[in-house]
Amino acid sequence: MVIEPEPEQRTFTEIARRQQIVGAAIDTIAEVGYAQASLARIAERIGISKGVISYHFTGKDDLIKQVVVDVVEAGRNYILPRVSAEITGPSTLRAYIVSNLAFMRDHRNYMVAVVEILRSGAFKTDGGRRLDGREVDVATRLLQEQLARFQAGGEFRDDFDPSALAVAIRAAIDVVPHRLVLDPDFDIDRYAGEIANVFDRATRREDTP
Amino acid sequence: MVIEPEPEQRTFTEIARRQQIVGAAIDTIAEVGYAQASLARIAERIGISKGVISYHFTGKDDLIKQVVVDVVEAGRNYILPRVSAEITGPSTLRAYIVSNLAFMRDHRNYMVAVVEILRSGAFKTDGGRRLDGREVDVATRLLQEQLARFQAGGEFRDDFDPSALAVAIRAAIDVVPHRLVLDPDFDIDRYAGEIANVFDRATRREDTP
DNA sequence: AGAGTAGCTGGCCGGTCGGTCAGAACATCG
DNA sequence: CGATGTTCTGACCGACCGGCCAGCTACTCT
Repeated sequence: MVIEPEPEQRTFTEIARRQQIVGAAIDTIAEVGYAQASLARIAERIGISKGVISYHFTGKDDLIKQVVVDVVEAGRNYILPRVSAEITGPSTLRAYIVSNLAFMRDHRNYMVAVVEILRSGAFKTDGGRRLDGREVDVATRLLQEQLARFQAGGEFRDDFDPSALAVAIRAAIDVVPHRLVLDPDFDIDRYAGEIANVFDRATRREDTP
Repeated sequence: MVIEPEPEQRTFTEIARRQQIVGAAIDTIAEVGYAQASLARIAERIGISKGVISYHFTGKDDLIKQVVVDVVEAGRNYILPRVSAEITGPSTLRAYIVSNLAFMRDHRNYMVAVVEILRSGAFKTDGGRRLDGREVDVATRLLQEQLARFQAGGEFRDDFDPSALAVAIRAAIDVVPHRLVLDPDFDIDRYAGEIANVFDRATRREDTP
């Protein structure tokens, strides 16, 4: 386990540059896809030499990891309080779906970039091995556990499989960046409402209409 | 529009070679991902020089197109009769979901490869331009039309958006190849049943339990 | 002024890619 | 045995990749 350098050791300039580069990486990946997002292209976008990226990051892996970390943190900061504010199972589930998609609506490039990265299999751990299995899919696992908890508490019907439902809900959410690429006029808010209804009907007990 | 050469002009050897190469491409893409599936690697799998691929196909684009065409045709041949055999809206929807996933279960590499290709944006038309918009998503559009038809016919509830539901259903289906990569023990049949229930509950009229 | 440091440039390296090509290998027929 | 057409090999090409580094610039400190 390598210890990260103290944040205090980072120059003001360096912090700004790193953020600028991460932003350029996000926009470039979102625009041309991960496969075509070379260091040269990312550097070109902000008018710097690609050597600068090597100077501020240990390599492309390091840059990509920072992109994912930044986006995931921003997403969690947005979604978590909105979900936690709800109390009942159905309202929590709806808040989860709606806030996930609202974040995507307001940060399209963020999500497109991260989805591009994750599906390209380019995201690696510190050790260099590729993330796989349950590691990548923390979001699906957490959702599954939440569903199971509410189900055990009697707030949801008891004849669905939380695992399968979690996969389907995440799939319905994660497909949106791709859908945005296919159809720039895709109405996220409308979709969010419809999907929330779908999974609400699928989980709601018959005696709680 | 370029006319394909007559099939009769293809040697017996050539037909066999082309199929062998397409098969090797499918397995290679499914195994190492599209980005790492170079012509050299595909050729190596069947112990030939990569020049052979250039000899039988005009280029990598041509080979990839053939892969997609072959798999889509196989999938349609499997799914279409099973869906057409059903009569009511709910049973048709269930047959659609179950047969889609059954085909994936029996042809994992086929589906993994095609999903890899489509999401990598490498699939091109004859004209060379990338497929986008509604072109790629024929499957989603057809499903949407089918849903709308049954909805108009009163077999489904009338307060859901066929467009949004079609996107969600296709997402729940198309995520499976990726899920298989994450978890080799993923139970497709169980998932198929659960998802069919989810979307059945989301579309079924209250007065038809 | 001189020394030191952070930040950056631009060219170079080894490697992989898709694609090309001269010619070998092979089967078939006169 | 040639002659001919098909199939294949292996070397090679130019392009692009991530990474590397000598050296330039600009700023700070003594």
